[in-house]
Amino acid sequence: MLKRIGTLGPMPETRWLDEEEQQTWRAYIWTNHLLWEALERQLQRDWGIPHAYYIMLVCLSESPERMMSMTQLASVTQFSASRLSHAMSRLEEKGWVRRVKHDEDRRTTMAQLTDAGFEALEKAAPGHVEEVRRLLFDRLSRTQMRQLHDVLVTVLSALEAAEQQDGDQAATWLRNPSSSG
Amino acid sequence: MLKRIGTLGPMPETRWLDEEEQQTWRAYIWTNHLLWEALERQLQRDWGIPHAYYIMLVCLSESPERMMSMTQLASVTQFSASRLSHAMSRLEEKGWVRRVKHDEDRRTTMAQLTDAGFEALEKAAPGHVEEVRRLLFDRLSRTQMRQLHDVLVTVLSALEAAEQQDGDQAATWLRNPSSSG
DNA sequence: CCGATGCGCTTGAGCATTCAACTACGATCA
DNA sequence: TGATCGTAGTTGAATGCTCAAGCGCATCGG
Repeated sequence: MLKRIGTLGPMPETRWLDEEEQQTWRAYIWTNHLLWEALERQLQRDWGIPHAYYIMLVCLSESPERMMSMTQLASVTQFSASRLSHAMSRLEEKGWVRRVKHDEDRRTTMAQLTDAGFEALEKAAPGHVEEVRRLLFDRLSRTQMRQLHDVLVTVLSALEAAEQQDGDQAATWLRNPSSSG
Repeated sequence: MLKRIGTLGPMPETRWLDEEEQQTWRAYIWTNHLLWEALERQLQRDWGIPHAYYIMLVCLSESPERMMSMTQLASVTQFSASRLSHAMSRLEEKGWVRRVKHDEDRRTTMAQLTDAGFEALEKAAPGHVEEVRRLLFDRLSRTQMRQLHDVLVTVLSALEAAEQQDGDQAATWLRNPSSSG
């Protein structure tokens, strides 16, 4: 009967994955691995950047004046501040991006896509999209694609909620340090 | 009318992603990013290893005598020989794995899970599985999970075929060097 | 039996990322 | 005004990965 309360116990029995879940999980890992490697390789080979950098360029290109603060960019890409800073330095060396100090709040740095960066992105996009299409969408029927979309959105909203909650917990812990005083 | 022949032309028009595809793709990137980060962080925090190393340990644990040649392991994990070699060195330092020279073919090295490695894996597995369940399977109905599984298998088989084909092309190019002689 | 070719694996350099400081600026409140 | 705290971003060390080169063993053709 104790098993009934499951995760409430101090050392609950592990809820192992059943056969179907196991297969799904391994298919997920494997698919993701192959798909991601292929995309990374293509971008690295043709344009000398990892996919993460491509995302940064896309985000900037879609922003007014092709410009965002580092913090905003970190937020939309979900990268750490440090990762972003290092990445910006690399992209700056390539001349695809520049840092501009904000006038009013002199702490914030604006990341801006240069003209050269925009052109590079325009040239890189077709090959990348073609690869995504070839490896993923060309293989799926519309129905399958919509199923995938719905599943992803379901998982995603849960993940975002979980992250939000983690954030709240951290904030709560900061606001209410009852354990230390 | 020329647009009709699409990819047959030398510089075909880019087949951009339509709205639904775009949304699906971004949901995919985003979901994957959050899910993967969470898993990596959990394994790194609790056990000091990346997910890739966990996979290696699992593969070894499921193999007879908890042992495979480096090449076999590289094949089932789909890691490069180099990546595997570096990873083995790290896991060796932790005492979770050992290298054993093969007697008959002295080129091949056998990778073996040590008892300590097996114990570590046994301890790490519940937390990892719990995380996978919490972040993914707990959010999905059986129907959704099966849809996801089917979509993944579809994409996966295509990816494997593509890779096979790339391999064949390379092999063909090697076997039939008509361009150089 | 020996030279050429191929296989299995390792190595080292270079890049991306993380984590933990750290700097510099801004806001708040006494 | 100035101490304190929070915010924005950078830096450097450590780790993991890729790519290219290399080393030793096996195999095959003469």
